Amino acid sequence: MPMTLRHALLGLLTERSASGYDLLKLFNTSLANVWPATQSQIYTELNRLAEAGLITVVAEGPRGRKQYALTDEGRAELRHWLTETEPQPVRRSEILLRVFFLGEIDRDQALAYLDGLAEMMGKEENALRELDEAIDWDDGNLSVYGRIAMEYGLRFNAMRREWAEWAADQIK
Amino acid sequence: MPMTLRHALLGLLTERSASGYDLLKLFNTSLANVWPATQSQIYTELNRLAEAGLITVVAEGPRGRKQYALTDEGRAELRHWLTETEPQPVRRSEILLRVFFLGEIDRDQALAYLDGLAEMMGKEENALRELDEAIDWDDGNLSVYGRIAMEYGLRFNAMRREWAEWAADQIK
DNA sequence: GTAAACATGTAACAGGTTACATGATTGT
DNA sequence: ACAATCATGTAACCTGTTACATGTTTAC
Repeated sequence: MPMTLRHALLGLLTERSASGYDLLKLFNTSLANVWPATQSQIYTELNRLAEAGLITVVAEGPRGRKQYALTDEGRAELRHWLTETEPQPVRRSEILLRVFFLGEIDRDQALAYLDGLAEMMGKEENALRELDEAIDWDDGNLSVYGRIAMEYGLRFNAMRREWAEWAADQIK
Repeated sequence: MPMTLRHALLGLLTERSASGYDLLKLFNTSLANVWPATQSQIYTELNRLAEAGLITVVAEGPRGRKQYALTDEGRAELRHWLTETEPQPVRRSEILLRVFFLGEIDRDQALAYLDGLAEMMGKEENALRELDEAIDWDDGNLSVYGRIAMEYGLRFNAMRREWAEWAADQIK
């Protein structure tokens, strides 16, 4: 958990050098469902990363554009993170927290909550499925792991939808 | 997401009045897997909640103990949160973020990562199953929703373990 | 010319973690 | 007497969000 944004930036820079602006777009597209980041955060962290010598400016373009690339130290740090440290599992779920307190409201309101969840998760499931079909999964290494992450999303949303449906059924 | 700790405290106080110390224990036991909170956070928030009139001190005991109870405003706020606002789904997953970057390390190291995940999730699954069997699910309303939350945990961990096993298989 | 997109930076605030600080009461 | 547990409070720090601030370049 600590320093994760930092490693996400390093990870994105392994493929190609990029500016803060480019990285912002990558966060908003490919990483939006795994590690969102704001513009503010990205620019601040890039400066810190450059100061720490994990990335460097390899070109400057129009409008003050700074193109960053990984340094050897940066790549080493990314590998260290991937191989020597443990990922922190997510512990907080507002969705689940609410379930604990559903006894406080009427049964039909609780039911509406669970139905709402099922619907929300069904929608996410469909959106991901569409995205999956729109992506060309024929690249190399990159897309092997991309597909594995996608599969997680598909299974996760299916599981949650089925659970919410089951839960709604339980209280009927 | 904003103000969630606040509502978790209100939710716990619906069942019975309690001190900060009592609530800390509840967080560390029943809510540990849904909404962890630290001692520091709990005491600070309780003071804010009391100041806002959502809870009140109903008794003072030894060692400066303050027993808090929900006020009508507090109960109304909890209901409002449950029925009128939308839960924020979790978006960040360090576990999944790492998957995106596994192309940067050797295949056997990537495999070790995925095997590690499968093991971690299998352990959590077993721990939850044991907890499930140790709990007496014969109370009222309370345990209907407790069981629903437990079922989520069981399905979630099973899904993640199966996915990690499948993923490891994919790259072999 | 002007709107959209490109491009970066910073300040204020909210939420969470760790650590420090202090002391009373209970059980052995 | 001593340790464990009960009980609360606060300061420093880190991460993340929202909003403000500023300007350039490109396309129409």
